[in-house]
Amino acid sequence: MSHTYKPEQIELEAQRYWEQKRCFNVTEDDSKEKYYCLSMFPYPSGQLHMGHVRNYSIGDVLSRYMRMQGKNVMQPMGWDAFGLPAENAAMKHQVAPAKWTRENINYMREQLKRLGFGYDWDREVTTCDADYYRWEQWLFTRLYKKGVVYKKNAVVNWDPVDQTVLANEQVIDGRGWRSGALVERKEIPQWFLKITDYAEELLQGLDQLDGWPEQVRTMQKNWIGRSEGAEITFQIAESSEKLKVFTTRPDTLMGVTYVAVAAEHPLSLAMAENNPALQQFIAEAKVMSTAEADMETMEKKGMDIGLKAIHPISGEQVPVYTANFVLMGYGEGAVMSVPAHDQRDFEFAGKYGLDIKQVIAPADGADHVDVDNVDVEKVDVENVDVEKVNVEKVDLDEKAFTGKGVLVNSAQFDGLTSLQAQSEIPQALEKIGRGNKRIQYRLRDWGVSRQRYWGAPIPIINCPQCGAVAVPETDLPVKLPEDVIITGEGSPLKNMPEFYQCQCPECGADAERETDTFDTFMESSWYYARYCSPGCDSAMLDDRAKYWAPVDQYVGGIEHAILHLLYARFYHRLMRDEGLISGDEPFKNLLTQGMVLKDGAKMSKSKGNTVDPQGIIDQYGADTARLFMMYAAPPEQSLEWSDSGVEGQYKFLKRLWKTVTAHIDSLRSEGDANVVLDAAALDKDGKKLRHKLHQTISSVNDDIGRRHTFNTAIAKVRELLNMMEKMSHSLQQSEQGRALRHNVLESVLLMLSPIVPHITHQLWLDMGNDTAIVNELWPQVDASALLEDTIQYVLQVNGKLRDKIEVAADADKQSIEKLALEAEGVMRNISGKSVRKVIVVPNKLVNIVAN
RNA sequence: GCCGCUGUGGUGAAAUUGGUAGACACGCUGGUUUUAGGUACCAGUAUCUCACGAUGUCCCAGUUCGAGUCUGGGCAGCGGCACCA
Repeated sequence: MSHTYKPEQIELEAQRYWEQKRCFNVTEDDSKEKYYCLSMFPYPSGQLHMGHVRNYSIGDVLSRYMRMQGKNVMQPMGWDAFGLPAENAAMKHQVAPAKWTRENINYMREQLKRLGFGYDWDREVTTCDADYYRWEQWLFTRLYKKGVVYKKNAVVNWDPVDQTVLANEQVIDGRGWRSGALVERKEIPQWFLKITDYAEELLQGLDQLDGWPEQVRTMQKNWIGRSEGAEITFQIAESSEKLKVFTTRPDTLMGVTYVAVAAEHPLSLAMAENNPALQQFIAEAKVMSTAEADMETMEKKGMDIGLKAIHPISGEQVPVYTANFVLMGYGEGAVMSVPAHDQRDFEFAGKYGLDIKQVIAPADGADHVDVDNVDVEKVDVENVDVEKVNVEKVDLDEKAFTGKGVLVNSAQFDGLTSLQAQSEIPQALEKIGRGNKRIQYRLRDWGVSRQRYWGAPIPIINCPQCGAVAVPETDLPVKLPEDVIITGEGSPLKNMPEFYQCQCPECGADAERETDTFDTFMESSWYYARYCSPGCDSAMLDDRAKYWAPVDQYVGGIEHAILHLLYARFYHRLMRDEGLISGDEPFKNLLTQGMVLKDGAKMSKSKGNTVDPQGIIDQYGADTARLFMMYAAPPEQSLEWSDSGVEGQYKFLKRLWKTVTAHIDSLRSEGDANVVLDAAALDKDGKKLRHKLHQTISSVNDDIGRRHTFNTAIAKVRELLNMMEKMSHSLQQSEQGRALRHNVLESVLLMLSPIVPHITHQLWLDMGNDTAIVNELWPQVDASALLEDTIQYVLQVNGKLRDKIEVAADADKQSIEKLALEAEGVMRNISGKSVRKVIVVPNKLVNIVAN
């Protein structure tokens, strides 16, 4: 036993112990409650960053804590190994993505081990291994046969100079990051998964996810975006063509003054043939990123294409515009426009001098209608007095009136409320075959094709005769060739006939393999399930997955709140429908961890504000790094990095070491190895300390297990140690005092062991235990130690703190009131006033209202 | 632009169910030990005020005996927006 804290030595020793004893390698065991704790696996970028350390510290603390609750805990780790950065590194360093990625994995695995995370490494998953992605390919071919997968044209960012498809991230201010060329929108055929078929189920499922943060559920709900509306068909006056639109506001149909189509809409393209100005407009609309944020903030532009659309009810002819904000890929690629009641349409109409026709009047029935403050939700559209609707009160000079109300200027629909009109207008349309009610989701099908090399090959063969044919199960996996050179100009697979040349599995004719690869979200959508079936080479999953599913606790960054988590929920259902896994949801509880910041900004290489965890580990050890991460902020909040904060945690561990070793020395010199703590024999201080101990155990248990506020858990342990420190002299005097100190220190080590497992491992042994702390259970609370004789009451006069009193725990309300009114601070503040009311909050405070 | 979150001392934060604002730390100031620096230990530390006391949780209104916490409206920062992972 050393008298100075030497983290490196004890940490490596503890880690060796866990590995040799296989402490974290688990199997299915029906005699214990299972607990599957999962942290989002990292992209192997080269080194761990602080965000990883934080994420995995949280997961590890929860895992170790649950072990101490006697559960069968499984905590796996793996690598989200496909992705764009490997291709960038390949270009920069002239190294194949596979080699670069695998070297990174080997380095980062050692870093994780050095941090002491309790993973079952036998379950490690690496998504770029064919053993993994073959099952993803297999599922895709099954889904293709089932019709869940289909191919359609979709828009990508096209770099005309590098002749390559760019990710949104690679488009900077509308230009390609390498070439600087203006990026164009280009339509190419791509594969899609019909997530929209599951939209309703994914929406409904959110209600059951009460272990998820409310904000994440709200975000997903908004993302799925269920809306009820109508599909409406407009006839083109000049031809037999029809134009279909979807609207959430069919009640405003009579206010349509134009319709707008996407630049790439067939009508727009057809009219452009003899219209150079329109050609020019379409060409300009093409130069633009595909990111939604860019489209929403760009200048809204349009142009009359020279056609008229016939209003399905009024028969009126309205102009057809093409507009850069209408997207071919969304809905029908066309929208009906009601400038009076839609803000975007209003602005567009103002810009191009289009008619604005009011058809909705505010329906609050009041004499004065303050348009700015009409709250759609609060207007009682059912019981409106139509006589009182005042059309003139709506000021449409400044902005649109987007609220609901009563229909005006709407011919036979006049006087209907918006709500009534939303069913009656679609009904009227249905009778004449011009439309119907429809439920629309904002959610779009999941495009999974990527025109990139470093991803799982899409298992499809394109045959000139048979079309797209799934690769037969016996031919899987379609292995990605790993020995390649990346140039940045398209995928190398396109230049590898040995990869793409093949025969059609159906007719045997010469055919070509898909050279596109899967979106990396495909791999991250089911890795949690594969961890349950390590080594299974005959199927995607086996029955072990049914034992472990669902994940009991998922921990990861808030930035994944929508995409990754929604895709995984979808994928889980796909696997469920194949009979591969049980349950509807993959993640029972979700903890979304905040970011690690430095100087108020997210740590990133481009900002140059990163702190390498390795340096912290080398200087202070893993326990200090973990302790700082858990102490600096609650897990869901962002965490501000602080060098001096780290130093402070190191200081605490040094102090803990010193306190325990001093105690052990005393144990030896006093010869009280076998003294048993007798709670009844303690003096006043001793009883107070023991009370604090059990209060702390109970409270820390709640903080870690239920609230996940590790920062307050640590603070409470420190409070306990501070109190013990203050009593150190009196504790040292008696045998029972030293026994109590022994008891407190053992409990402290147990409570801290999930957070700082190495130092507690060593000190636990040094204190004379012959078991490892990793196998110990959480300390028991003695309820009798929590009882108190008196309770402190806070006394307020008119809500202001004036005094405090100690009251017997069993005092009744009347005697508490009496004591309160007699208290000096209260008397001083109520003199000359009469007491109007006395409020007694049990076990807390008394508020005296006086004036 | 749309969706979601956050806002408390010099700093990170705490206040769990509407009930003592600032626990626990970092930093700073002073002291003890030390030749010195560092370490360790002790004391102080929201603001104003000599003090009594008053004020104080981004801003403005409201509900309440009582609001950091609830409601309405604003401002600022952050995350996501479908090809970064």
